[in-house]
Amino acid sequence: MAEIRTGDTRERILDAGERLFMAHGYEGTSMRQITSEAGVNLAAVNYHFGSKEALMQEAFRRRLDWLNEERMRVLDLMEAEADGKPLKPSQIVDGFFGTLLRMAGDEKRGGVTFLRLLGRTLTEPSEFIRAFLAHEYKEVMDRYKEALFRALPDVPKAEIVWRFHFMLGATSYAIAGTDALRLVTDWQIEDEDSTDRLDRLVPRLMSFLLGGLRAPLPQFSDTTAASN
Amino acid sequence: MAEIRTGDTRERILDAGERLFMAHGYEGTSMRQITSEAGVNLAAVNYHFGSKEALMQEAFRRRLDWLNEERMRVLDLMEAEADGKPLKPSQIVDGFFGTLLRMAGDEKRGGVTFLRLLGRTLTEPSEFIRAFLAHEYKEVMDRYKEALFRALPDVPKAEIVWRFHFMLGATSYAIAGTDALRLVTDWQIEDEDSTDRLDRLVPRLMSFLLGGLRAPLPQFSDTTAASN
DNA sequence: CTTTAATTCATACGTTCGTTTTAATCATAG
DNA sequence: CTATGATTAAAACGAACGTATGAATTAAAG
Repeated sequence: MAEIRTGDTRERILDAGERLFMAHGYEGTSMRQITSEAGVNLAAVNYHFGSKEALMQEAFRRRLDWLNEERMRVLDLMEAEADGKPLKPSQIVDGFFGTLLRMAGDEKRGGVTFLRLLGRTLTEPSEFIRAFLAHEYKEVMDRYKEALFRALPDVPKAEIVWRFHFMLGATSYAIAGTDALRLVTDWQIEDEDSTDRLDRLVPRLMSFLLGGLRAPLPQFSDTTAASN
Repeated sequence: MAEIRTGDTRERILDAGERLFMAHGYEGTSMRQITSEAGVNLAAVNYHFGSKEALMQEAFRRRLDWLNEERMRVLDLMEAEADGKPLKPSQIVDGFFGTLLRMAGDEKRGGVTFLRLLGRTLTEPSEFIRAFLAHEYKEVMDRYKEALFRALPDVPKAEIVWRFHFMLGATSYAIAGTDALRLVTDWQIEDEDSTDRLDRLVPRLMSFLLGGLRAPLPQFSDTTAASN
């Protein structure tokens, strides 16, 4: 005893929760759905995690910890190679968003299921989720933000922050909507099967993000200019 | 009798529902919260709308009907002036996304509250919401999609559809996140008060969207090319 | 006025929610 | 073996949910 007994009940619950939260949202998923799908007793969630909220947080933590460490690792590597010189915007965008998207192909890291969950949850109204994600994301966000400031010294910082914002939104949608938004818009991408789709999504999204990031600066109608 | 008695109870419920659905999501908002905030009896929602789902749909319809009619009107006008020639991409983007964003300044049309609700709901997991929005959006989507095809004849249609997709995501986030994503990312836009923020958001987002829309086409690693 | 339909109200229904409790089962150490 | 702690299981808890009912109230018509 006293050893960390990593029974598979925990993992089964996390897997079921991840998939159901992705499909129906946090409020729309009940503990009975989760435990039923996981094939475990109802009380198991509270025993292993303490509460439904704690389960949601743990479901994110086991994926985000790896993702953000990987993002840090990639950034460290690129900056070491750059030897003090600013990175290229394309490198930074790929380090942040490319690393995320490549998770989708790694079933061991949650695959597309987690990515869709993340995409949807970034607009999730629940207070505790937003607060949790803010804490989890703060460190890596600041690092990449700084890298972008150095890479684009002529672009006002406020503008860069906004465009990072926009890039997050486009990426979130691209992920969450791989089959959700198609329902909303009733679009159909012809000539592509589902295996192709993800491989092609990455370069498509990267082109779009970089185009937006490097777009000409906006002209405001009034006279006040944004500071740098 | 027999006249359409447009009492203010209906409107009070719609206003309260719009705000609460925006703040806490559909599943996270109860009928008791809504009726309490509206200052009406609990049974009033089922009397006036029939069900909670029907209330949600009506809350969207009263805003989306105007928005999509306005989008159609603007597109008709531009195409009439173009006299058969293709529109400029910037015109099309402004007609679709600019019209949406300008709603935020019109309190009579729901203002920022509705825009945030819409932004969040586009990723809402609930099936009936997505199905409803798909129906409401289909017509205007197809029109703008066609306009973009004509404006960008050299860009593969599949690419345009994806980029429309990305633009929707960026816009949705920009709206929903005007104070929600700031919590997630812990970013602070200095040097701007809240009245400025919205006025400047429009040109900022437009620059980004157009930069992404007109970005160089992605290079796929395999040989198969997307059709036109 | 009276009549009639529309609306509001208080209240209750049956269900489902997240959580807790208590007992049963399992695994391991001595 | 017995003893001990970890895990699973069945059952119940009170609270909150969306909805339905029937009476009270309001407003307009004749």
